[in-house]
Amino acid sequence: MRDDQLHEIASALHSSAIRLLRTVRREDRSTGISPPRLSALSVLVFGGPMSLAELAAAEEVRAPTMSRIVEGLVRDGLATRDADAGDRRRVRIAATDEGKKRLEAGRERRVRALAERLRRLADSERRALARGVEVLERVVR
Amino acid sequence: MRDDQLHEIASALHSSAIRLLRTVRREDRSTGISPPRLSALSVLVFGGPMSLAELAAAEEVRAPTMSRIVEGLVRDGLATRDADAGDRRRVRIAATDEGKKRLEAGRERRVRALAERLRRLADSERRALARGVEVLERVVR
DNA sequence: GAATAAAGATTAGCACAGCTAACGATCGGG
DNA sequence: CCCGATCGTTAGCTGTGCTAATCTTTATTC
Repeated sequence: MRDDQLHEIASALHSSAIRLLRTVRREDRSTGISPPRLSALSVLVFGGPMSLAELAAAEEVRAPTMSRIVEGLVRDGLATRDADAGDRRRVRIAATDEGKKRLEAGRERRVRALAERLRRLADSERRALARGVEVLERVVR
Repeated sequence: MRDDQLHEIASALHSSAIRLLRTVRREDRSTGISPPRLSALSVLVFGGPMSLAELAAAEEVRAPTMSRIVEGLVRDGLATRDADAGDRRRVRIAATDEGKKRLEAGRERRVRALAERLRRLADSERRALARGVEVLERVVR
């Protein structure tokens, strides 16, 4: 396969990913949680409890930024922030049950909105998409 | 195809899209343009000149928010803002050549970073991905 | 083991991005 | 000609991003 063909696939994939996330993001309004908080909460729910530095690295923001995002999550009862047992410099941040519930509900709405669009596809198209997604998962891993 | 399979594809696609954009977004730092400005500039470059309301709708933000994003773009020489000839309430916002140049360069870096990852794939995987992307393009259109 | 370095988190203070409410200017229909 | 609607900006709030500085705690070094 030629280089320009690879570039073309990458370009189409890029544009589609932007459109896709723009579409599903509309579902997030009903969670009542801001995008940065929702994203950080997602990392906590799927990655388990972690320190501030780890959470900041996962979200690719600086520590002070994450410190205040966590402050908001804690204030809204979506996460807890406790001193680490072993290293008292560190902080252990974890999603609360309420946080997990709200995140899962929002994510479910996103995925359902997306699945709804996939219903329009013919069976052969669904299979082609499914195989493409399998490949994509390895690409972005 | 069963509903839960559709849901599974949607879920994997959703996660992959998030990871994909998180990856390519790292390339944007070198543009020296903030994410909201870069995104608005992209709409101007690919959609051509438009009014503030149109640009705000495209970006799914309110008019006052877009007003200040445009202010920043104009200040940095990336866009122009002129009175509409026919309707003097309206404003015609357009990307400058400099704006086009900077946006294209950034987008090119994004796509190249993505294409680089696709190089690792076997030819059959590339073809499967290409077909999946074709389907995806229709899904998000 | 005391002094010093390094690491983790927060605070302070800045620019910018998101919102609603309120405003001024312009346009269109009666 | 005026009255309502439309377009954009301004004002003022909260929140998000940054760097620099600070504080506490842990690790290193002699």
